[in-house]
Amino acid sequence: MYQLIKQEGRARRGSFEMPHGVVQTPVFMNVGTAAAIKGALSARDLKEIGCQVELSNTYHLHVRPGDELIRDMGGLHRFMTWDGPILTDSGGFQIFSLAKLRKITEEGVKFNSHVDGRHIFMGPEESMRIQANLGSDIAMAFDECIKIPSPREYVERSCVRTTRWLERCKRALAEYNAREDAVNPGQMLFGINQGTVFHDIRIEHMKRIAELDLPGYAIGGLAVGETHQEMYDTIEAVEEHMPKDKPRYLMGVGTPGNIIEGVARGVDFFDCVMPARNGRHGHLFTWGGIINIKNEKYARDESPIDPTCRCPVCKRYSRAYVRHLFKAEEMLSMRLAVMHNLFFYNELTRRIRESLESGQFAAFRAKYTEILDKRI
RNA sequence: GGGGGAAUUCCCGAGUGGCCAAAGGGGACAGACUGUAAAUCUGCUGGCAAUGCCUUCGGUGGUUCGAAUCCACCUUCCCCCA
Repeated sequence: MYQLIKQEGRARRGSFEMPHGVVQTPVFMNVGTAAAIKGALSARDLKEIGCQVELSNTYHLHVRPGDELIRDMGGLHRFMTWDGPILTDSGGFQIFSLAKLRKITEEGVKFNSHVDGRHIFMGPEESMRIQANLGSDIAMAFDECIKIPSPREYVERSCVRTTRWLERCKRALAEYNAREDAVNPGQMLFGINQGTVFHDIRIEHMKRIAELDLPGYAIGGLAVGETHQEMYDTIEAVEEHMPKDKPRYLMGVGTPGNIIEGVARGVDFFDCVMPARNGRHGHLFTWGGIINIKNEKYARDESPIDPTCRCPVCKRYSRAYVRHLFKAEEMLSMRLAVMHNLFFYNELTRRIRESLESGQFAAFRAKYTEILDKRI
């Protein structure tokens, strides 16, 4: 159940209730694709860095260790010892990211497993069955994330198919979760809007999927090659047609600036691999911009990654030390970097919420949107 | 004391007459990354007034139109026999 607490322009401060807890929005969901945050973070670490929602992936967990195994182990929450809300992505993004290893038909998608090459078929029913086995709080619809640019005709046909898939998702998930042995009977389904950067297709698609009256809706297929302006314009166009009484999730986005701009356009949920992946590669977010800790200029820098940051890493370690860990390829380098970056993202959304509560979001946006994405 | 081998750019190491500023690694330096096939990938690594020129393959001298590459001597290191 979504509750709007306060609004400033289109930006919304709210809360959303799920089986494993209430989240305060806008929220950043921390990505742990294979039931682990890359960079050696545990579920316990997630608590420490302010994570509200963990995100895992249907396709990856189906391939390994297998969703039935996880169901038999008591569901994903118990398996990974995370008792907060979990959102599972449907495998739809893998249609995009594993493009060379798959084939799409009306029924669904044939993948060649990225692990051992074996044939895997996933359609709406399979994706829902897997997500029901995982027992996440939010199951995402099985959609096609279309590459940009794509021909208009293809985008139209794909979106119509994604709508048909969504109807099948809704039916299938309801069936699985009505069973007596359902892992998480309160599991919810979010629909996903597609249409690349064609506003009219996006809007038409949004109207169709809104008719299914799902607990939440996502905008997918953005930040895959279009410009920031195209992305922002597309969000604005679609947002007007999204239900006001339900959360909006902008999938896979993005940079700190993207998140602020997303909030400004009415988005409530975000997720992105960037803080974890870029962190592992030495790029650290700070309130003054992005630094590459591997740069020589930090070799003798005694200050923390961000002097204003309250994260467990900044409380303790110098840039010089973190840089050394990276240069020496110590595992600890990634762990510290990812902890800092995820803390930063969770803190970013916390401060966005705070600014909305005090009616200062516009000022916050003006101050930070540009600077946070800049390399220093 | 006798015999054999080796010295290449920041490091290791290929190259044994022109196609060599010199393969390939490593390191160093820098960049990319947006619902994670990503602890990955890319660039760069003698100097310069730079479609060319200069310096560099242990040192000095020589052979040659031309030398990292051939010859002589020197220096240093390694191995074997006494």
